[in-house]
This record gives sequence, structure tokens and C-alpha cells, in this order.
Amino acid sequence: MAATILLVEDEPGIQELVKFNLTQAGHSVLCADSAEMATGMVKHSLPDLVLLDWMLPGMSGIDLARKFRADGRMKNVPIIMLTARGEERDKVLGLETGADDYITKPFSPRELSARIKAVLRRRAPQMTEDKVEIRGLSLDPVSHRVTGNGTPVELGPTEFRLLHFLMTHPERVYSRSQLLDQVWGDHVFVEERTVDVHIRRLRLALEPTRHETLIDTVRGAGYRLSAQPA
Amino acid sequence: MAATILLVEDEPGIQELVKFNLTQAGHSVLCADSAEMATGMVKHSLPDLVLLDWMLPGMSGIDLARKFRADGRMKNVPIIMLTARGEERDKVLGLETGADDYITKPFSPRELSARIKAVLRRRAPQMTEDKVEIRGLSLDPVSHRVTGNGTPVELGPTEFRLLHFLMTHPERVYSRSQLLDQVWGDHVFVEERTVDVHIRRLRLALEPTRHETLIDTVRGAGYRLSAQPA
DNA sequence: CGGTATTGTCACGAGTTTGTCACAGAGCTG
DNA sequence: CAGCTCTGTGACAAACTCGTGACAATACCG
Repeated sequence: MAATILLVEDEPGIQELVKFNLTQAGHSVLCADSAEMATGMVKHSLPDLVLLDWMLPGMSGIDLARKFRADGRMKNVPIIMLTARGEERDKVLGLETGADDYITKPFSPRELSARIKAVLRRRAPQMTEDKVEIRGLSLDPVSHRVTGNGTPVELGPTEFRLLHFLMTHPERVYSRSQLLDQVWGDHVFVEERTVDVHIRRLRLALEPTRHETLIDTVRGAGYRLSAQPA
Repeated sequence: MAATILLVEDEPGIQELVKFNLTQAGHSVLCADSAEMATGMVKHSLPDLVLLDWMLPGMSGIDLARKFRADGRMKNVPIIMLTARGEERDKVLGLETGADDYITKPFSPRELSARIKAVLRRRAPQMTEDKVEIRGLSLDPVSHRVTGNGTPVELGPTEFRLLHFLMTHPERVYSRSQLLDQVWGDHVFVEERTVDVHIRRLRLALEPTRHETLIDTVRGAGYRLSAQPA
């Protein structure tokens, strides 16, 4: 349930308060004062969730949400809007913003917690059917085909799911147990080191396409699929 | 992607919200407050999709779903159930009565949108009467004839439907159970491995036309008819 | 009615996939 | 550098998947 949350909020008081509550709830919190700052912060690692103030100086929350949705990497990261009272709920949820939920200020910690939990829970069975493409490697869930620089790649079912998960969550380190949860399923009892072996098999399978370095080992933390060449 | 959607929901607030979101997404929305009203509304024109609240005053959502399924005209209109949280048991029941999917309240517009898209896509490419042609293999539903590179091919009824389905949905992997649903029919009880046998018979029948490699086996996933030669 | 075609099921076996382990090597710490 | 931890690697056995041939039940048809 613990998650990395990006909080975009310009009022220092509210920012502090929310951050405190989220930290208490066991989440890691990254704060940004502006849309620009937020944009920079998601460059190299993705949050699990974005808390986005509706009104921001400069680029508004709505614009940022739209921008995130347009960005392939951020497309699947859920967004919760923070709105002042009186702003139309329909407007927030509906107008092509792509927000997943909204909360009206002032809100209680409990409410915030509940919304976050709900959104995170929904995110779990998020099997998109969209084709993913990174650094010349393309994976199509529908036709179940993987191609690297034109060369077709043969993968077993598990390797396929693993690669799919990593490609839909690039630039983010996942521990072995997180990968087991996400790729194998929460309830499965499998040794953590098994992940290593599958990562290896993936790397081997990708070798002919010169994509060996796509998956980084982050010592002591887990693995990460990097969107940019090292 | 735009569709006519019948929304059956008694709570005015939710009805309004959902209607707003659907309209924003480009759909036409018809609203009904009760099962009786919904029944009347489908008398003269069919929606593309029904969004059905689980709990309704009077006739419940599940009864209405059953009624729709019994009605020949509505039999092929997909139904998505809206359920309150914690009605897990009902989910099973709902799917049994012929609902195509279900969404747990509260749900986000994005989630709703995604489900609708998925359900519509699943139903969309219905069997047409048009001739299909792929890689020199042609199938004519009207004359019930199949020709591969000039050579006529003899197929049994089931093989014919299977090939027809695959040819109208190329480059897409289907699991055995999906194929059973689509080719054999939704509620037929047949062993999954039966699909294998029919795939084999298809391949055998296509052998004289040198189309053996038309149907790929995707290990752990199902079968796929590939539009391009390997 | 007999014969043929179609269909669903099964059992067997070759070939794959997968989880686990043991060991080697790499990386960090002091 | 020594000692420790962490990761890469090759091997292996068990589990699983799929193709295949055979068979019985049923439908179809002249």
C-alpha cells in the first residue's frame, strides 16, 4: 500500500499539511511548487500517483494533467485533483483532463487516504492493450509480438509479462518482491531469486536485437528498464 | 467509437455524472430511472451498449439483464453492470446472467471509458457477409467457399466458422476460451483442448494450399492468424 | 436404413517453460 | 585487502503445453 506520490501544490501551508499526512500514512512524498517543477521531477523516475492542485501559478493543474496524459510514460499514472469548493465536480472529472478522482478542499486526512487507496487499488488490474515502444523495442500485447530493431523476439509467457510490465513502467526501480507481485501475482509463493533468472533470460532473448543494456540492475534495490541509453 | 448508450440508474446524482462523462466522450446517452422504463425504451431502437445499475427499485438490474438476454433482439447488446463495492458474490452472478463486464462504484471516468471501449471493441467486428482475403487465402461467407492459392478447400462447419473468425481478426492472439466463446458460442460447455484439435484439422485442410503456417501457436496464450508470412 | 461426415474427448509423447540451486564473480565496507 | 553481501550464470528436474492419432457419439443424407 505504500506508494511514491508526487504532490503538486503551490500554497506552502497546504503542501506541508498534505505531505505530513501522506508521510504518516507511510507514503514517500515528492513535492513540487509548480507545473514546471513537476514536469522536471518525473523525468527520471515515475511516481505511483499524482496529487495535483487545480489552481497553480503559470501552467494550471488541468494543463499539467493534460500534458501528463499526452506523455506516454505518464499515461498510466493515476491523477487526483485537489480543488477548492465550488468548482464543478463534473468539470474536474469530465473535461478531458484525464483525472481519476478529485478532492474538495478542505479535506480530512481520512478522506485523502481513502481516495488514494481507492485509486491505487483500481490501478492494479491495469492491463492496457496498447502497443508499447521504447528505444526501438516494440511490444504488442494484442498480437503478442515483440520486435527489437526489426528482429522478432521469442519469449516465454512469463518473460513476456515481465517485459510488458517493465516497458509500461520504465525509469522506475522495482524490487524483486514488487516484480513478483506485479508479474507473477500477489498470492504466488516463488523464490525472489527466480526474478533474477527471468531477467537473465529476458536479456539473453533480447541479445540478438542489441538491447542487452535495456534492463539495468540497481544493486540492493532491484531492476529498472531505462528509457534512455546509458 | 461513438455509441448510443442506455444508462439505467435510479440515483439522479450518479445518473447525471455518468451521463455528463459519457457525453463528453462523444457518446449519445439515453437515461432510464427504472427497469420498466428501460424496457420501454429499447422497444423501438436498440442501444449499442447498456450500463445497468445493480440495485434498482422494483425489478433489479440482474432481472433486467436476464430479461434482455432472453429477448432475441437484445441478446447481442453488451451489458456492463454497475455495482457497489463489496458485492463480489454478485459479480459472479452478474457475469452468469450475461453481463459482459462490471464496474465497482465508485469508479473514475477513465475507468468507465476504458471498460466501454473494451466491451465495444470486443463486440464490434461482428461476423460480416463480406468476402475475406489474406495471403492468397480467400473465404466467402455467402457461397461458403474457401480457396487457397486457387485450390479449393474442404471444411466442416466448425472449421469454417473458426477460420472465418480468425481471418476477420488477424494479428490478434485469442485464448482457447475466447475462441470457444466466439466460434462455438458463449455458453457452450466444451473442453478447451477441443480448440487444438480443430486448429489442427484446419491446418491439415489448408496443407494442400501451402498455408500451413498461416495459424501461429502462441505458447501459453492461444492462437493467432498472421497476416504477414513469417 | 446403412453409410458417411462431423465433432468432442482422450491419452501419449516430444518439446518448452519454469522454479530452484550451487557456484563464481562483482561490488561495497571498513 | 579481507570479509561480507549481492548478482550473474549454467545446470537440472518437475511441471506444463501442445501436436497428434485414435475412438465413440452424433448428425446428416441419399
